[in-house]
Amino acid sequence: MPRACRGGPPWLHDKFRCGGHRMTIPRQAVLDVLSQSSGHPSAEDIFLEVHKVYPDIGLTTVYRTLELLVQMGLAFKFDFGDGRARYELTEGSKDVNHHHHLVCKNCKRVIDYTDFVDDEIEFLKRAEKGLSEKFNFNITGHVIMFYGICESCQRGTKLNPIK
Amino acid sequence: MPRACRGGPPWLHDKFRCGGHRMTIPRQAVLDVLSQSSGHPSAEDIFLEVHKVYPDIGLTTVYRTLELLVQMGLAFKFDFGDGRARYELTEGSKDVNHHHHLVCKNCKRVIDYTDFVDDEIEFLKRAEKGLSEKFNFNITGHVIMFYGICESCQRGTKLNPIK
DNA sequence: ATATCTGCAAAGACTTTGCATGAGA
DNA sequence: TCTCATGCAAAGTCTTTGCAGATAT
Repeated sequence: MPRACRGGPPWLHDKFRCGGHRMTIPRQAVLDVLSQSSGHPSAEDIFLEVHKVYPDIGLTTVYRTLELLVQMGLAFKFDFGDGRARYELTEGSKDVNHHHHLVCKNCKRVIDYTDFVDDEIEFLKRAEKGLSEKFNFNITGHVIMFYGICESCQRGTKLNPIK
Repeated sequence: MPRACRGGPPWLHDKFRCGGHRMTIPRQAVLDVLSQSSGHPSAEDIFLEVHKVYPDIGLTTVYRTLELLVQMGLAFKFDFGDGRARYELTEGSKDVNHHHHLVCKNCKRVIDYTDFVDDEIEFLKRAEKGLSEKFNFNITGHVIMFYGICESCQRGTKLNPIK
């Protein structure tokens, strides 16, 4: 049974301990990659990065760690429509914090943006409050994404699908 | 090569023809199910429904039709985090039109809501305009989702995961 | 000391593809 | 008639699971 969990500072070891989880090399490695990364790595991206330093860490463990992070609320899991899940630390990754995504439907490239946040916060605050009350929903997060065609795909459509 | 496509009324046959596509029984059947449905059916949900009336229509065709609809902009494809894609007509399905989703992270049930739309439209309009200009992105759509724990899962957590 | 974690291999789930047959215009 | 669409089976991807050995505390 997980031991009692005090709030404490947000050090990751602590956060892990709080759920009765252990901080191990593989988990540390995944966290390192995730916090170095400023993009939206997939499980395999992370695995490959981890693999450079710790060739013995398996993809399975990466998946398991990511699931754990998402469950603990330390990471977000996104689907940008390219068939694989992508991950991002909840906060503190690189420098950018609260941001949203602009996804090209053609090449699947993703732009992070931090603009219009004030505007957005206003709207979100009202919406979250209203929805919580109306549906008795305990709201813990949100996703805002815009879809469209990016600049380079507008020029030569279908030229550069990343996939 | 697809023939020239005039705008025309939004009848689905026409829309299909516009891309050089044919309107067939299977496609009609998928559209029927989709427009009857007020939920967020997966490809298999749709297949099962179609199958009741046309037992010979295969799952593959359903997938292919759905892809086509998404491509033509007649349907949205969503990922609510339960491992399968879910589909919804862009407009006209049942009654509800512009709406967004409230997803329970535990049981994965989805509530559609149409509240706060005015508020939202304001924010979206500004954001879309700003983002288009800043990133030279041709924005065609957006997704807004709220996550949390639904009423019944708050009472007896983990009791009723739908999966 | 012992409950948790890990890696490997295998299984699982959803989705896509190849190809010969069938159907719309 | 001729191109496009369909169904089946097989393949493909990403992700999860089972289990014996390794590890954190």
